[in-house]
Amino acid sequence: MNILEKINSQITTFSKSERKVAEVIIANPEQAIHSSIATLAKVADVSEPTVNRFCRRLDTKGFPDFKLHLAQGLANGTPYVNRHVDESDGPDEYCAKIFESTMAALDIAHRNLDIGQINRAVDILTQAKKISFFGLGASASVAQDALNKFFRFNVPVNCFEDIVMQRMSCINSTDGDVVVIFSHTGRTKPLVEIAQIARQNDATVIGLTAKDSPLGKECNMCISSDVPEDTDLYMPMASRIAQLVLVDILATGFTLRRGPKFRDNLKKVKDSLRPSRFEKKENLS
Amino acid sequence: MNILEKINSQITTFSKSERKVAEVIIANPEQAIHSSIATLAKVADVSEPTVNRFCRRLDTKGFPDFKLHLAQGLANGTPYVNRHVDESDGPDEYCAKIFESTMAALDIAHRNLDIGQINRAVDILTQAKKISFFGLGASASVAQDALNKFFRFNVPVNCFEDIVMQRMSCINSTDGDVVVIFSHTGRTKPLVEIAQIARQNDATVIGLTAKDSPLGKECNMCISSDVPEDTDLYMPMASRIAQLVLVDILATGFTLRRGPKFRDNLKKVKDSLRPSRFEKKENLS
DNA sequence: CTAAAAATGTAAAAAAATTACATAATTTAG
DNA sequence: CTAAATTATGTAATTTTTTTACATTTTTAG
Repeated sequence: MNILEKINSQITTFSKSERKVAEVIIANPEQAIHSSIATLAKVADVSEPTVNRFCRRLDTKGFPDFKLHLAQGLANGTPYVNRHVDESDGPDEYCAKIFESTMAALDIAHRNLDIGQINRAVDILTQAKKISFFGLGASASVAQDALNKFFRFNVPVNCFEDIVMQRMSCINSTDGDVVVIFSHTGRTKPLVEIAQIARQNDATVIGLTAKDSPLGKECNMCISSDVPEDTDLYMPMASRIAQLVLVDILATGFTLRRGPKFRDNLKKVKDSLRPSRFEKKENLS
Repeated sequence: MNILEKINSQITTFSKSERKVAEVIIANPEQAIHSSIATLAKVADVSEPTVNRFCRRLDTKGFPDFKLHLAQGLANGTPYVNRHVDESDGPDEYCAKIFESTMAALDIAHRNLDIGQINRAVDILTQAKKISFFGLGASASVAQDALNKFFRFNVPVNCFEDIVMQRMSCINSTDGDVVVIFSHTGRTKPLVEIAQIARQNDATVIGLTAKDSPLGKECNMCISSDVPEDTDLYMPMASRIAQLVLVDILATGFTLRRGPKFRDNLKKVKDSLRPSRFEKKENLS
């Protein structure tokens, strides 16, 4: 794990002085790796041994070793720390923060992902007679995206934004049908209800939602991204991105399960778009 | 440039002893970053100042600084490479690959992002009388997602998946209207046409698309993510994720521009959902 | 072959990091 | 609420590491 993330995740376990050190480092890791222990101690307003203890607590051999780890973390593209957008941020800053926190969220989602569940979900999907994707609000576009992928697989699929249509569709479902429901919180009442209806009609319900949520409990199986709630601007952000990546994963799993011949089919679907597009210019140089 | 490459490229200019140092480092850079100058000097069979001079010659401040650079170079050696999903991959592998390549794509998008363009786009959006979001295929769900964010801002917004509706909407547009068009390739003919129509009717057209594409050229301004085309499974994957993050960024920019009072409004929108949700259980432990 | 220049090493100085221990702050048990 | 115990933090000394200054050796040019 990136040492910066490690600092962030353990920051609550630190003592007051250690936290000061952590904050200084997080605020400017670039500077930290070019400072001596004395400088850093002064900036953080603590003693040098405190900085040293801080380093040891993070399972490094000492300050120089810590700097090495930090340097590697920084080099790895991005110090994706969950930094929150601030009122005073300029465009540079909020862009960086949004990219970084999105990547951090994906990293968390990856770590928490139960691969066994993915595999089982792929099983279920490949055997489905019909697949329905439902979501509301921000999750509605995730459902639509899922539709855009799975319709290519030559399986009957559908996707409704309208809760009434969703209900009717679920009432009509039968054994062998699969209903995939997207909801970050898992607490949206109408979706919990359609999960119940679908199950009562023998459909298999897969929830891309929080594990212990009301919706999660109604589903036959549940794939959870465990990405923390987006609180920044009262809008879903990283959570729906994580859901989309899960859609990609399910679609990929589906494709691989079907073998190489199936992939040729996908190519055909894609190639069918060509007439509606302008030709790509080849290098004429 | 990676410092290891630099050593390699300059090795001919080194003196005999310096070359010994270089060889020891190249042979085992991992070990080098965990050695003291004394150890390294002994292994290379040279004196300590020679090692120091070697470091300086490579434009570093000294031995510790050199190790920092080396550490970064090593970390950069295994960045998240765009690893492609392979026929024989098990669930562990394809999950990891998809997460990693998505993150790599976001990293690229971030690096290539023209922040000035973002800022100008935010300008335009905050001053819009009406905002329309259009996309087709996978980009349709991106457009829908954008709608889901921007409708909260109390600006007239719309979003159609239907190309005919898109056309009609553009024909009706006037000065002060903003049309945002999503297309990864920028070569989808109908979208290029609606961009033309919109501009002929004095709307401002923002393209989230490739810079030099036919669509890009028709737009008043163009925000490009420069994420490489997804070739894995003939389906759009990372590219649309990058677009969504750009949507987040524009929405965030919009919000920040409007100031703190505006954020209270957003909170209200979010809170309005509460009655439709099951209560979140508080810790009862 | 000799003188100058360059390269390398030795040893001392400086800087940095670490340790041992003392003091202060906080928590816990009574 | 107080006193003991624990934990956290800092001071100062020690050790390690790096750097500098300078001496010696090696190389090169005439």
